[in-house]
Amino acid sequence: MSRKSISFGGLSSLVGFHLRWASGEFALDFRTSLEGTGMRQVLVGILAIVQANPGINQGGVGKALGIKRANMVSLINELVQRGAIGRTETPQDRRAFALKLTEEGEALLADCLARIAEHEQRLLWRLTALEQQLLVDLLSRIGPRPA
Amino acid sequence: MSRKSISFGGLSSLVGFHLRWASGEFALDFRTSLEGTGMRQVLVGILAIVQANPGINQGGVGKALGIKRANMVSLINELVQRGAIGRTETPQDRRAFALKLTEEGEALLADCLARIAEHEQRLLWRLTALEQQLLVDLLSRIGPRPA
DNA sequence: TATTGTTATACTCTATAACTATA
DNA sequence: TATAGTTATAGAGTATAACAATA
Repeated sequence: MSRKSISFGGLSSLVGFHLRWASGEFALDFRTSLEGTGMRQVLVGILAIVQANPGINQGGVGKALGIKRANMVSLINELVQRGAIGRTETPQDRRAFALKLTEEGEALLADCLARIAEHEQRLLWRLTALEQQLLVDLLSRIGPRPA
Repeated sequence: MSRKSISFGGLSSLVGFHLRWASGEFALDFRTSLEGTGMRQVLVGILAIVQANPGINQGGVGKALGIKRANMVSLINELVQRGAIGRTETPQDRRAFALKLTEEGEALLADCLARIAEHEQRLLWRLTALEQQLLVDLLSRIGPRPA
């Protein structure tokens, strides 16, 4: 029982503060919505990128999602060992592997995306479909001025 | 030199994906904008909460920012040792400490907030003031249905 | 009994540097 | 010489459990 609610001071006018908070809420609910699948935000991201770009290599996936090469290794291994991603050597560049989803990976991604759709609407129920679209538009326009 | 740009597949329609990405952009630029001050997002958050609620205790700050009691200890210690926060015993509850900003802490927070204002406009230059306000409004309406 | 601050600890994420094999 | 994948490692951030002092 708190006697008076606390104030957020200068934080409440900062876009970054609200962004950080909303992102945290999403991450939290995302976790519980994928509970039991053994999947995490990054792993779903990787599956989606590989599905949309079959034959892509690790570096390409990491570049798209902002993950360092070194950190991609265990993530891809995790998905390969799980049978969600297939890794085949390519004759053009024998350093790299061509990645693609297995049937199991396709099914897994579909299951995740269905859960995620529910999860998103659970958090966005106060926004109309138009407002949700507007939010995506505003968010996608965030970023520093190109040099 | 990539021959064709990659696709984000099912991710591009997910609010959570754009949220995560935008939040990451903010976190990154935040860091560089506070470079040299030795401050981080959490520490600025704590200073702002203490300033707006003088006399608050560690638990209260943590509750406001979603930080566990155990993790507050070293954070508060860091700010006290730095001379930004004063910790005084209170007669009402001898378990807790009343926190408030020192003069040095006020100056530090002011400096950080000035840098943060620049940082925000650097990332939000594509949005009008009205759109920035709209974004905050949309973000603050995110969250699960109350039970 | 419940709460405040605390210690210890573990797990995830992220970042860097250095190695190998190919290009 | 540059790039793809890899290893090892270190630093944040975050989570739990348990304890002392106080309420």
